[in-house]
Amino acid sequence: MEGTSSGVRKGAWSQTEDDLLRDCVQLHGEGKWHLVPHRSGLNRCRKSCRLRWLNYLKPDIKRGNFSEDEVDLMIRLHKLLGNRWSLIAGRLPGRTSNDVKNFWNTNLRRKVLCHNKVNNKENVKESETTRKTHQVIKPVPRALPKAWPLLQGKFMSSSKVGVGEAVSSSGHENWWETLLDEKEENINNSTCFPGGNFEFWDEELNFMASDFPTEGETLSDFLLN
DNA sequence: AATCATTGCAACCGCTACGCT
DNA sequence: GAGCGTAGCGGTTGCAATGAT
Repeated sequence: MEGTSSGVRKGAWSQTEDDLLRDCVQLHGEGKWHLVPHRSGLNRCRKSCRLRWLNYLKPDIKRGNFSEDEVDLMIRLHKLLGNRWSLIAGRLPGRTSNDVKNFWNTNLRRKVLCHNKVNNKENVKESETTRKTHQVIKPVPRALPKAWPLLQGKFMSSSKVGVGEAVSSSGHENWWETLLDEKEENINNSTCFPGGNFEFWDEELNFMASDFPTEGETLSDFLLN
């Protein structure tokens, strides 16, 4: 995996490289990634440096299994935001977008696909009888306006503001509390994956399959649901 | 014990968004 | 408004670890 074609080192990071990058960021702060390779003396591209810091070296990164409430929140946020991994990760303290993406792709996507297949089979008979009277509306990720506060990190957790607590006065205060209310019983049981309660996922995924907004509903309708 | 298949995760690549001139 | 450079994101790949045969 390693390579130095074009003079830039690739592949897995060594302990020495990690130390150099950590020292550099601690000295100069995050940002100005194009200067980091020069400042640190690393023979890496700026992208590689940034990614290594964000996904691995950053001090507040939480490693290990996702707890049940983290998975719960992830599923709901994914339903709401689609594959906006950075936004989802921003609401899971200590988790990186790469972590969230990997977890979704390895653990949840397969289950979602599986459930969709099962649901499709179960729905075949029903659809044959209801096709004439029901319009089929496919679940699609919401395309949200960039100006929407949720996409601008205004609901981010911080030391002064509680997790998910709204900073703006847009009327979506404490949006995430209601996001979790529906399955509160699952939150109280916060065993860790893997080896945890997988029935919880099944419930969540069934919930997902049935809870996409229908045509004509607004986003606020969906949130209130 | 050896081989093959699967899984999980770190890292890379290509693209878009954004800010500056 | 156009052009350029940088930052950031999501999709994809590569590979080590693990499990199955």
